Amino acid sequence: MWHTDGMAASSYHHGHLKVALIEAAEQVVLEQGVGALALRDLARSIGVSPSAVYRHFPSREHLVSAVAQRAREQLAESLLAARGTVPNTGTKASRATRRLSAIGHAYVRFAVENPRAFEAAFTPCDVPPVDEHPNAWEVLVEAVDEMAATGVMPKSRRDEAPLIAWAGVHGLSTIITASSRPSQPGLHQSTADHMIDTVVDGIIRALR
Amino acid sequence: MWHTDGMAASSYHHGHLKVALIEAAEQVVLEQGVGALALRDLARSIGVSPSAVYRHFPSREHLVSAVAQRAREQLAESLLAARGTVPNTGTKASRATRRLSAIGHAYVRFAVENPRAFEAAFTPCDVPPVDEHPNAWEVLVEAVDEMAATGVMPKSRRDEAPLIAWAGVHGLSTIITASSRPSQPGLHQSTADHMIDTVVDGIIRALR
DNA sequence: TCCGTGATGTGAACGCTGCTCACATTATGG
DNA sequence: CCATAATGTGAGCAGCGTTCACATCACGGA
Repeated sequence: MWHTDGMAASSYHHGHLKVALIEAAEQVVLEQGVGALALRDLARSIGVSPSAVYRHFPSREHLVSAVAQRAREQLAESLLAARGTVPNTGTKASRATRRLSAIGHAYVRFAVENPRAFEAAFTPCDVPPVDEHPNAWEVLVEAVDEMAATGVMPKSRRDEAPLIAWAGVHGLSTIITASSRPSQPGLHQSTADHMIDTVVDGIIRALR
Repeated sequence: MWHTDGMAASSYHHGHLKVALIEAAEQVVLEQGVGALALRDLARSIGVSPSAVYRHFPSREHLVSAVAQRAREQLAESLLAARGTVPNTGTKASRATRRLSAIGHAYVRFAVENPRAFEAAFTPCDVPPVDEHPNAWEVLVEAVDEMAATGVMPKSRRDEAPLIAWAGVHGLSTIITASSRPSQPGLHQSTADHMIDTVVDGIIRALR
């Protein structure tokens, strides 16, 4: 590394351009959406030439991919945080169920509160994603596994349950995010309540 | 109208350019996705100058919007067709439930079989959508209303049920469409089965 | 201490895009 | 039959992503 931490950048070499690019890109995406991300604008705002970007990202899509991964990780962090708030009371089975429910609510809440980030997180991207931590899918699977382990959910549904749960919250989030009318967050909240209750309830009961 | 139906177009005036544009655009979108739709390519393929497009669509987005609306209508038609295949046997309540289930399956099937169309149908668009017939949302609401009318579902859930059902099938479709790995359609089928059963089952039972 | 090397940033350029405008053409209604 | 409005043309603008030859500069070894 040329610049030790906190070192001021020279006028020619920026020094922390890659980080600066991701941060600036993140801001643009959060404010105006992925489609509005333009490399030239970005370079201009940072005060660097357009081609400098290509020293750190082989294409625009790679930069988008980096921002998207960051968004996915933030989503996963939200889920983990929500899981952590579930009080350690009642039976293990009850707690497992409450945890899954909390994760579901956090998923929808993240989408409602950060629609641009949510959009970015699931924007189709040709660039193969690198490993991300934490990973929302894994958080969900863990929660379902916990339910199966406590016996509150039939183990036979262990494989399909995460996908069903994911489909529910992801679908609702997508719909809410897409219909851009800024309706009451309370409405979303109660809809999410019913939806998650319905799905969790459905998952718990073994189908006849 | 200048050209009576079937009239050959003169060399200067195309005659049916608007229709030709939509059809060509639809083909491009279905084969390569909305992002690949370029007005200049489109005009070139039809054999007309780029600016001619603007005599029929004020912007690229309006053309996209037209294609998207067509895709949504095709989705709705699929749902109606599936609803129509449900045999008229058993109780009214049973038929209503089977109809909702059939609609749900058709929704996922449409997305799996026409991923590009599905993507286009729900592509975010600034252009305000004009009335479309048939309308998928209305088809779904009707099916839920029918269930409520037969008493198989508590009327208290009439408002939220369509959104819950929509969220489920839409979420699953989105997930399947996004993860572009061409896994077995049979896998999707069985997942959709379980998911729809779970959600319909959950909707039927009034939450305590 | 100096110097070579490779990492990083520059500026000009290419081909593409959506879009606009003055102009050409032509079908239609009075 | 002609004025008018609808439709298509061609050139051009600004912006985009991307590339390439070249400039600059930090760092490690001699």
